[in-house]
Amino acid sequence: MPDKQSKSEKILDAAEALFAVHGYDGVTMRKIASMAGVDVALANYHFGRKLDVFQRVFERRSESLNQSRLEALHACQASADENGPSVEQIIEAFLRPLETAQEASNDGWKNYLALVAFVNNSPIWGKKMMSSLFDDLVQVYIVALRKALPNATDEQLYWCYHNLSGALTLTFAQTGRIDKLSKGKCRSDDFTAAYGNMIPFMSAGFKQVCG
Amino acid sequence: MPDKQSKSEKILDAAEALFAVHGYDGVTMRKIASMAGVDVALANYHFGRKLDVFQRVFERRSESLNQSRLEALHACQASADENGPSVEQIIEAFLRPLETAQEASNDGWKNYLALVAFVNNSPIWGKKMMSSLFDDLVQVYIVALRKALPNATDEQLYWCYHNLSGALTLTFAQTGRIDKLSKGKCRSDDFTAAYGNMIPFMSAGFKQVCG
DNA sequence: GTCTATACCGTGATAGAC
DNA sequence: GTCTATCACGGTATAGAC
Repeated sequence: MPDKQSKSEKILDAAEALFAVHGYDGVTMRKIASMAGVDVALANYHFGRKLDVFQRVFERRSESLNQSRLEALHACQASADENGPSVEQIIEAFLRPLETAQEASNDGWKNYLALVAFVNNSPIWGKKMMSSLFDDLVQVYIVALRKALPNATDEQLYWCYHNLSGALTLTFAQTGRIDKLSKGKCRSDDFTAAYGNMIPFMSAGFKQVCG
Repeated sequence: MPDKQSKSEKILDAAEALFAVHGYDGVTMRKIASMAGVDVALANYHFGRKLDVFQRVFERRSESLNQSRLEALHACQASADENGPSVEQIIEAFLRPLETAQEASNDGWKNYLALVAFVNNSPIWGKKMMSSLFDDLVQVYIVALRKALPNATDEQLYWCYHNLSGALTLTFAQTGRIDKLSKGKCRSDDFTAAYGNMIPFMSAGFKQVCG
């Protein structure tokens, strides 16, 4: 085969790119197949219905992502004293693997995270799909944050996480709005700036509300 | 006519509710018409194409919303000393009119703001539609924040606003995810808690990054 | 097992008749 | 204002090639 990629991987990559931009209903099996350079029926053969393709794409990168975020947390916990890592260190561990993923030269991770933005903000998909793949990881981080913020109530921690999640997924979405609003001073694809501001911003927010 | 509402208002209300949940592509003119209890062609007759219906719905409430947010800013500026209002006061003026709208007994505003969440996070619609209706208002608030945070660079102000915007629109989306994540301790529709935490959280974030 | 071609049948947007 | 026809598109099943 001339390409390294198998056809079924091409189908998932195409689906990922299209779902990221157009959401579930804005994509057709025919467009996915066309972008992947394969016949319409092949996606169906490999992955079943359109809904199965969607879920398969959403799940494909989640394990490796959760893995690296868990490792980042363990690393900062290992180097901390008996009080555990600071809020900043925890937030940084939570966010840096995402910055790294978005900065990869390949567009796959960028597309995937834009899809996460779509799912997270969807009244249809948000609750079910985000929870099933990411809640376990988030709970581990909440435990770490509770230790760093001993006066916090659970309610405060979850609402603070909600704020972080919204800001983060808007960053994933890469809409270009900040480019326009700032008249070019900021760019949606400037991840260094996005995360460089997000980490101190979110840390201060958690400490203010939960302090 | 038995109902107070005109048919064309019913069409816009139905479209608003459906677009809020399903996004642009997840909604059909037939479903809008069916929910409004009118014939398919009537929506077309009143508002033109589906795209026009979408834009019409998005614009319908924007002016009154911008108006009340502008008034809230002017009110807190009027009661401030010559240094102008604090960051907290500005953020509060920006957010409280939204809380009030979401708390209205009628679902119209809730649906509208969920639609804003969809648009804000969409790579397709976000840049163009959010900018055309809301950037003028945001710039007025940025000016006020710049005065309250004289050491801030423009880049910092815009990235902080980006964080606020993401958290806010996730709150609009009403996905129910926080209900599940918190095992019922927090609820997506508990606006008092959402804004009560958001205002100090965001104020601290702005001050940390721009201080 | 992998893949293509094609067919089926429902649904959708929209224009034009009334 | 309303009803209906048109015509394109979409999900998916099937037949069979390689």
